[in-house]
Amino acid sequence: MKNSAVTSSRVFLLEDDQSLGVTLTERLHKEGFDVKWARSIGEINKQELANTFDLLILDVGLPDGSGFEVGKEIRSTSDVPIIFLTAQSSAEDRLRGYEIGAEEFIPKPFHLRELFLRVRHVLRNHPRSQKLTLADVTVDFASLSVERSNGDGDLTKEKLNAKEARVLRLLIERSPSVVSRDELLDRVWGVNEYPSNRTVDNVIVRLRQLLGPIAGQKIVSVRGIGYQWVQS
Amino acid sequence: MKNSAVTSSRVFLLEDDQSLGVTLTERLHKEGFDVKWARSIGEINKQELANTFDLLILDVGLPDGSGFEVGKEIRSTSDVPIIFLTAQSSAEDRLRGYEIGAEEFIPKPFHLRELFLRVRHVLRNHPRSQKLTLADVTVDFASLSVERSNGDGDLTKEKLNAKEARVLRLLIERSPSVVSRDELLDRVWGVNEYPSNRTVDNVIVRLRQLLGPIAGQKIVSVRGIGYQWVQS
DNA sequence: CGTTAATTGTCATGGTTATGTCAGATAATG
DNA sequence: CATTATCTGACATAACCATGACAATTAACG
Repeated sequence: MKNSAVTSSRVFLLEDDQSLGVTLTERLHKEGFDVKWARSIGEINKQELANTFDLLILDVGLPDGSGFEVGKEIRSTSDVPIIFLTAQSSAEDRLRGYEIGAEEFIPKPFHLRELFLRVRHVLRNHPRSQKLTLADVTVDFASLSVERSNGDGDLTKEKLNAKEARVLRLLIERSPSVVSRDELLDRVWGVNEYPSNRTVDNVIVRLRQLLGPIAGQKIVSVRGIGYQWVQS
Repeated sequence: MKNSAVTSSRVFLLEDDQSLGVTLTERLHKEGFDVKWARSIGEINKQELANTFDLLILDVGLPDGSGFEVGKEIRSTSDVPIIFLTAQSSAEDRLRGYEIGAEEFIPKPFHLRELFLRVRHVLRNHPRSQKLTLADVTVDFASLSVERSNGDGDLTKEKLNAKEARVLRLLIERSPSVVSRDELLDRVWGVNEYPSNRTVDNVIVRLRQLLGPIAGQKIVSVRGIGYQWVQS
């Protein structure tokens, strides 16, 4: 299938039906998404939902409550896009969903393909916060560019390539954890690629150059383990 | 109303039901849209639909044919956003609508408020530019023409074909984001079309030629990802 | 504190792969 | 049938990025 993001989007799925949950999780994963699945409201951490996912897919009818309530609560603190799944779909239900601020509303039963089309539609129109500003540099992941005010006040603008962008993003997302070389290789290069061990360093070198002497120091190497993005 | 652009958005409505047609026309007008209403397929001018509206709302069940067919035809030459209205809404119907490239699919009966929420949602995410002027060229998307002052002062006028126009428009709308080849293929060629890899490039080549040496440079390729329209 | 081994930093280089470009084939259009 | 639009395949070009050599740094140990 057609899909090529800079880094995989994180999708959260709240669905009590075991069979549908398994299927969706598997298929979304295959489509290149990073999926987390919960079966009930009790399991979820709303703080996490609001802040660490690019898309929430919420079933409305759950054993321990309504997905609408979850969505409403999330929406009060975050504008992460939400897709509701629902067994009924009266005009009232849909309106309620949209008024909560859902991006999409998909009645069951649906074809998987419909869901995927909508997921991509949503993510395409709702890019994640794509900018990082820090000291004298701004990284824009949407345009893959780095702007930096160069010592004597002039602005330089350079382009990140795809791998550099993915490495940087992964480091920032994982921060403050240390990201191992192996994980970088798996996530950025792919699980079946085994380039030499200097390869990762080279990307790091270039990133440090791009970010400049100040922000560049935020990428620190952790000997024997990997690299880490340190919050100032 | 949020959508207070310099000129109001032009909305086309295809709906055979007299009462619903009157209501929608009135209410959309009240919301600040410039509405044109047709009652049957026979009445419409597809060329006009494709290029001069910001949004099409098409009823699927019509006395003289299917709104799906109209949408499909339009979609082959334009990516104007489409909302389908339909009495039935099986999973198959919705999938069909989305595969045609519809932005939204609203089953009857619906609350007016639902429709308005969706209309605004679509227009917010899908701004349409009718003209582009830049350096020595002017692109008019309504007439699909490109005018350029040729080095020694004479004006050349050439025509864009439909695909060229759609690609250009998509790049500009998404700017400064990079638009992936996959998205271009999905949006311009269709979700079930997989032409060869060089196909997209060819359109880009031609666009660069049409736009000339100055404006042509605004289309930059981002290796491994896609293309990007760079501002200034 | 100094020596050594291991890890990481840096850079030039060339092979590899994606893209640019064009001519001709094919399909759509009228 | 003529004309235009669109796709395909071949080749040229350019960007990328993996590699390996070597320098710099760190950790460990005596």
